[in-house]
Amino acid sequence: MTSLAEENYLKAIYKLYEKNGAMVSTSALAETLQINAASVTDFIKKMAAKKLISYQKSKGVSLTEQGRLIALNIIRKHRLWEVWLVNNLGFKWDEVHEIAEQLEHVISDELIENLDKHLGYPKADPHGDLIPDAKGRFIKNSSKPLLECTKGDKVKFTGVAEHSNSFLQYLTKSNISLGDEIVVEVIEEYDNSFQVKINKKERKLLSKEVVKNLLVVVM
Amino acid sequence: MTSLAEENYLKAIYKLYEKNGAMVSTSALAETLQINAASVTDFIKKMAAKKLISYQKSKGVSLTEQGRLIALNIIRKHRLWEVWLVNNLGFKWDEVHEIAEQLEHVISDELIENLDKHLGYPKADPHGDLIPDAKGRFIKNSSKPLLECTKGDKVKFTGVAEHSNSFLQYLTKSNISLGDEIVVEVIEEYDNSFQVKINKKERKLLSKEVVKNLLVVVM
DNA sequence: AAATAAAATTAGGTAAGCCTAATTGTGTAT
DNA sequence: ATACACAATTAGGCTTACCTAATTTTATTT
Repeated sequence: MTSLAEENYLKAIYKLYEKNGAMVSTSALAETLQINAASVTDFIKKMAAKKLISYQKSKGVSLTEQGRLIALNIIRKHRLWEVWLVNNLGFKWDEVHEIAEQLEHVISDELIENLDKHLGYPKADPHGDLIPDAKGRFIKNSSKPLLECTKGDKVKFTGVAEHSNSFLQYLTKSNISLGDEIVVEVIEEYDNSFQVKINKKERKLLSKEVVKNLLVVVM
Repeated sequence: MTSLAEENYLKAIYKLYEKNGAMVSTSALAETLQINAASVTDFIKKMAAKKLISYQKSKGVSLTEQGRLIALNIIRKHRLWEVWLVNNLGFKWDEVHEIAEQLEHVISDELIENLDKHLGYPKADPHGDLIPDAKGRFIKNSSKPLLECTKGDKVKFTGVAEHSNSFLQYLTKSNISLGDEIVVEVIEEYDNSFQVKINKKERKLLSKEVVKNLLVVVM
């Protein structure tokens, strides 16, 4: 059995590894988990003994296959619960993270399979993050930051690369939602801001910071 | 904040107090929580210091008003989750207890209010147990054990007085469900078994053990 | 290569929530 | 009133998951 703490460490290691593509450092883990670095060193030694991670002293950690599967399972649960919270309980996409952080630790495979079925086997959560299947497999899509598009591109908004409440609320306020069609009309060379047309109607100016964090697929 | 352990103690004390109508003994608590009596003594002292319970050494404990409200809130959450698991996720009434035991500890008032709304403000869980409102108030009904009925009574099956899986599964197997109409046709004096007619169709013989645990309201 | 800064580890400690073994209290039968 | 049985408590200990302070390792600058 994996404890609550172990699950949180595994999830954090998975995410940091995805983000940086390298061994995860003690300090990075300490920072994300808001736990003292000395405590982290302590804990990862125990996790390594349990073969959940591989640990090279002073060099960092990475997930074993077993640890990776557990991490993906937690992520799967988190994202399914987020779908439920938004689609069925009426929460906004910036309100669900904390609640899903609790729900993700509920243990019952049958519950999760029934939930998945109940939700119609969603492929992504309310922020466009892909939901792995029960065996930890993703059905990858070809999304990329809007920043990488060029003038004239017609794309679909499929996810966010930044999950802060302030960014999510900015998008809500700006009336930009998952699934929207975006056409790139002008790219301002000077500051990399984009002038776009949303759903063939509204014309909007988006800063570099914003287009960097909007994930889209070319239509 | 109340810890997981405290919530479980409060719930157990509430239920034992309801059942026996008296101060709850250390040994009764130890038995229901499957925790050593010495640990219970230890823990209830700390809970008393926090004013969650009142504790008289060697005499037992009872809930303070604060403790009672927390206990009722946990029970409310447990029962709402059970309704959801049965009505929306397709679980059977004998499959939901363990999962609800985990879900009941998720903290978010907004979640529970949204869930309650989503479920249509149910008054009872899948076993007929009443669901207290957010302020810990019950809307009592007038149910009693079928055993207390007399020949000719026409009643509605509204709940169970015993929650064991074996009893629930016996009822399922016997095709007896919450909401069924039951007419008492014959009471066998010798062994207190009841001959009943269910939903104006099926005739059934129910042992004393069973009629003791079927809760009904007279129609 | 030496000095310094930053990161990681070690050592020792704490609180929560449990345990066993020993002791004390309480209630019932003689 | 005394003895016995059982319930409750006390005392001392353990594990998990954290902490701070001190030390060591690694990386960076001069």
